[in-house]
Amino acid sequence: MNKTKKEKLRKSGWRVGTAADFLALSEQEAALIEIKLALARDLKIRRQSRKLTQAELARLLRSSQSRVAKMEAGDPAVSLDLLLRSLLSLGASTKQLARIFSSLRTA
Amino acid sequence: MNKTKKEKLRKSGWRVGTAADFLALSEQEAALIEIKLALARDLKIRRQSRKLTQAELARLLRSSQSRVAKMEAGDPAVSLDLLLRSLLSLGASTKQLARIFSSLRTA
DNA sequence: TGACATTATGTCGCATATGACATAACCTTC
DNA sequence: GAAGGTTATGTCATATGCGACATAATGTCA
Repeated sequence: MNKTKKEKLRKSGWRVGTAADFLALSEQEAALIEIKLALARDLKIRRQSRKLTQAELARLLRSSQSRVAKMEAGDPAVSLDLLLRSLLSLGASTKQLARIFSSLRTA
Repeated sequence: MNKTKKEKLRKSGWRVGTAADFLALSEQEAALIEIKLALARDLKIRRQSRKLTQAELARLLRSSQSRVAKMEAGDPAVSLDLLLRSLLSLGASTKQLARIFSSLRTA
């Protein structure tokens, strides 16, 4: 394939690259899971240090005990949005959130 | 209400606290929006410095141009999950994400 | 051990985010 | 100001996340 044609396709959003991008996708997926798990751990620690039960925290978040359990378990069916919202509700500052991210060992 | 009764209710997840918790909720909501906007800004910068069009990035993310536009615009109907996944796909490291968080001036 | 509190797991019906598509709006460059 | 490329906005059908509830599993303490 000649260069101008390639460029044409590229601009219109077609994947002309190599297979490396696919690998990057799964790599990125792994990183995201790492992030979620780290946030989940932090959530649990924060709740416990406040001596709250999952049911109490749930009430605070206007959520349910089961969802809190799933959050802390790092359940894949829990969004980052909910995790962050919960952490913020527990008083986590953006600086503290930053530390969680920077403490991650990512590939 | 006596103390033991209060404790009983509290443990089972009822809100016995003051109105401060409600305020905390909206405060936390504002913080979350700040975070999203910061990530959105970073996404746009990253895409541009790679000289990608929205359509190209969309292809990379297996998404669509319109969604990329919405992400960069900080559209509320875009999840943190998608934003972070996109940033990671653009090569953002967890350290770099951490810097975004720590650079936020939150109340 | 038994009674009770807490947490984990599974499943609903409903709400919201998603990619896709159409098309409008905005830039450049001629 | 026309043409072509890029970005913004609106709308769908479908996928995924949500709170709620039931209940199982685990923990705690008399």
